[in-house]
Amino acid sequence: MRVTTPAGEKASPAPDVNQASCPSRSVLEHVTSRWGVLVLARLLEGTHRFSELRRAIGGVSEKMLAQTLQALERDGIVHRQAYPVIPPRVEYSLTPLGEQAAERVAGLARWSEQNLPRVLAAREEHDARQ
Amino acid sequence: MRVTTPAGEKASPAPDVNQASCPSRSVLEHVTSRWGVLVLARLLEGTHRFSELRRAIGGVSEKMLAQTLQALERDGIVHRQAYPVIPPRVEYSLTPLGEQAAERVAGLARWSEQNLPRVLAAREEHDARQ
DNA sequence: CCGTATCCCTGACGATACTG
DNA sequence: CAGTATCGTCAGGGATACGG
Repeated sequence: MRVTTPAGEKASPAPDVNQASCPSRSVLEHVTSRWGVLVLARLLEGTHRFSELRRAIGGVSEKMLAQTLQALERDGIVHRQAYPVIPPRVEYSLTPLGEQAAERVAGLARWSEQNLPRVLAAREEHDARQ
Repeated sequence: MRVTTPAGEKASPAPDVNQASCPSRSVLEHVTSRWGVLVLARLLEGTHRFSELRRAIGGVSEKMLAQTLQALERDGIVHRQAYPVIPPRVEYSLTPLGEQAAERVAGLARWSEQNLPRVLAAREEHDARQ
């Protein structure tokens, strides 16, 4: 899980809360990542299996879905329940912490959709003035 | 502003609201982008000049700050006020639409910070089990 | 079915230099 | 001061193949 590892960050005197080294950034990045948003939205509706998520989201590669789920699981946001059966069955759901995150993220996503017309209008007006 | 332009997206039969082609994604991406979050947080406190933002955020290149501000301006989220003086003076502030976005994004950022200890603990526990 | 491993390419980003 | 232009890098992410 790379995600960040500044390594060679210039030591700045001030305690940089909003700088690149801010660790809460990583959480935000996982939750607002391209597929993270969609996964959380889906899991807000209830438990889902891997391939259910894959189909429901659509357009996500196995690799990215697995990577996204692992990051969210590691962060304690998604719970992974594996059943030792053949064929394998794994179910994903939100932890209590994850529900909080998912609600906020979904709220932001809803806001984006609701205000999309305004944004689109703003873009057109902006582009019209070159 | 590239951001997205699938171009060669496979035409899927279902109306894909959460798919890659979902246009509200672009708005979300602009406001939750690495520098977008920090810019909005800063502008929530009030109007700022370009170099004020640059210093306040820290670690952002001129190129990325300009790019971020342009995307947000085009989306009608940030207002750009240029004064025809020498030396140039440009002030950035939030539009009413931008305030809504900034509040939600800042709320999510605050959540991330407040729950960072929980996330970090979850990570350690997860890593301990390999 | 549920992933992991590998390859590879695009484009996001930083650094630098330059303009009005 | 407030950007634009150009270049080089390298990590994100898709495609594919394979494993338990």
